Amino acid sequence: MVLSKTCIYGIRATLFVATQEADKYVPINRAAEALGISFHFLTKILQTLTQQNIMQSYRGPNGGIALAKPADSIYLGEIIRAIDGTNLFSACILGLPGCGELKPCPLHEQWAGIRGDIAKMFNQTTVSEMAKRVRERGLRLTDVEWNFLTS
Amino acid sequence: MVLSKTCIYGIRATLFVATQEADKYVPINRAAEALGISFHFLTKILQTLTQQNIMQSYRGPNGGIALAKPADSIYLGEIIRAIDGTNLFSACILGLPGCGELKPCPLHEQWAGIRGDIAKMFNQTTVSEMAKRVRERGLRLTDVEWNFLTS
DNA sequence: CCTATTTAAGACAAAATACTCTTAAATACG
DNA sequence: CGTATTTAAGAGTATTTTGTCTTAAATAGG
Repeated sequence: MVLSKTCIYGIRATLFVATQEADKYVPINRAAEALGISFHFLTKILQTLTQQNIMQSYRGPNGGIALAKPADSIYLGEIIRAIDGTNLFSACILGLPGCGELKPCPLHEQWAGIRGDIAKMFNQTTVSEMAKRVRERGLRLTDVEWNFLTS
Repeated sequence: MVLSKTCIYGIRATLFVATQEADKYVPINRAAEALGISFHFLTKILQTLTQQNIMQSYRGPNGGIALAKPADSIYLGEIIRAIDGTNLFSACILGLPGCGELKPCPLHEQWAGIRGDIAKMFNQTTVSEMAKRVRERGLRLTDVEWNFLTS
């Protein structure tokens, strides 16, 4: 698995919030329901994102979570780094510590290229762009057939 | 993690065997020592590869494991499929089942490209090529500083 | 001030992955 | 035939990841 489940849920939730009204907090239970993720688990994941200043939360009635900054300034890479760390963007495909130009593994050059493309994809794609695609093309963010967009 | 640890060990062990005399069985304990992997764990991993016809084993004195076919006809992709399955080459980056041209996720197109490159890399690189790089350039297959090549 | 709503925090549980150990089976060789 | 060497198989353990639950804290609104 390229991204952990936790990370995938974090991305899906961030995108969900980005598709909702920007001036309101989204209660976590609404996000959890819409995405088909356990409320408590999602709460924990979002706590991480809140601590990392990607999301912002507010307690009490009308509270919930919201993006901590404009959607076009949040890159998917940030979310991944916040949850899974930087391994995906730096680690050796054969798991060898210290693998790099100086002490390469036998796949280093090929993998470094692809790894760079992966980093590029995530570090150049914003939450805003993704949310736009979801809204405009009706793209899915959930495992289930129906979608919060169509309901 | 892109490849599971089990899979990484399987690849490293296969490459190690490929760097050894081709007409002899390599005892698993020698491979385990050279690679710094637990003997019993490696035995299990190699059992899988033997069952999948990638490796071949022989019991008793002078026994061990060997490649089941010529090194230039074993692709890294086979090893990965035998151990980790086909997910890496087919699954959605956001974990959405059924993601594809028809029912894409918002990252589908970009990821499909990169996923294709990953598949290409693994499905076109042979064990023979890799072993050659290891031998000729003295490249590492282990976590540790010293190498079976240099000892 | 009281109650309902909501996140925060952390303990707990389950499942998956990684790793270990024991016993059995095959084979070579004296 | 007996013993040493080696893989096979599967039970067992440890660690990590995933997921659940309980209690506390904050806030809105009557």
